[in-house]
Amino acid sequence: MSSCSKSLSSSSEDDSELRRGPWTLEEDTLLIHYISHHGEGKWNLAAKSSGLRRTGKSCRLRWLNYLKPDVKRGNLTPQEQLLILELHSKWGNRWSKIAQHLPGRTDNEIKNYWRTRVQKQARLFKIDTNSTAFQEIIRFYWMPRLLQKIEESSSSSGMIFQNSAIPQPLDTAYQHSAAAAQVPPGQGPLYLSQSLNHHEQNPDSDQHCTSSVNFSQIPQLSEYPSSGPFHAIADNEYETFLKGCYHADNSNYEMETLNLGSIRAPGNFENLISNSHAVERNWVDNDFSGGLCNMEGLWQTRN
DNA sequence: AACCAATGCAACCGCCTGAGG
DNA sequence: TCCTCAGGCGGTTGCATTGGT
Repeated sequence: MSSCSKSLSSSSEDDSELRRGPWTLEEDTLLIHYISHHGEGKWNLAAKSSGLRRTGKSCRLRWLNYLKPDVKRGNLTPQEQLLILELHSKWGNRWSKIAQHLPGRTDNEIKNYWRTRVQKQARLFKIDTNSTAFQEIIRFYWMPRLLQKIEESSSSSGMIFQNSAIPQPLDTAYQHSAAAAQVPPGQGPLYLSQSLNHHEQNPDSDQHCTSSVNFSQIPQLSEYPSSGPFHAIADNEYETFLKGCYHADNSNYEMETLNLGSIRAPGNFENLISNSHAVERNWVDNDFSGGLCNMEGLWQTRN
């Protein structure tokens, strides 16, 4: 028995003191046993009646994030990552709402994924995750790469988008997936564009998406290599893409310009590249299992 | 082998909301 | 209408693990 659980059971005089910190096996067992007999809810009552010296909140959190039978463990699949990126673009940090669309995943897990993986990329570029620039990078480079991953895995397994994480009715992320999977040669951007336009016109979207990207300038999905998210993008393509982004409709970026001087102007693109190089130089291929789509690969093609 | 930094994740904190008295 | 409290949520922290030197 751990020292924690020992102290839990031996100090009857400290019953009024609440325990904190990591849960012990004994505590987990108590909580599971209680919920199996009384069901979820009434967490304060559960905390007292079960003999746990924990707050009701703590019990609830432990159950929902760890003990609940349908909690999924392990790395997020590309499908799940794609869904998170998509839903976050719609709803922002509404983790619990996003989690509702990923069966078995908790809001805490999704929140951790966003903070540790996605925000890391933003830090690399010294841009805000809420900025339009970063959203565009996710939408037009990260997500297509995830789509390709999904496509590759589905074609190798003979299964197409049957992951349980894909909700019904079709979400926009799923439409992206479907569009990518069925895209005829040379039609990638068109299909993607149609899908995205549908999203932008979706009245259910809490957050209006104003994309100023010139879709005709986006590299086609079929041109993405299997060796990494951004290796295939030719030296001038991302710059061209950015020009499309930032010149097509400058009004959308006026606010951003204040904070993102280095990335605003295509002419300063090298600054961004050198900044990112200073932070990290190692490109780790196929890092999607860990959730990380390292954009450094894009810059490495240039050197 | 030892040390240090980075990372990932479980757990806590504080605020907000809604129900019930 | 006001007050209290439980539950829910997003943000933050702390620590164990991992990787690099």
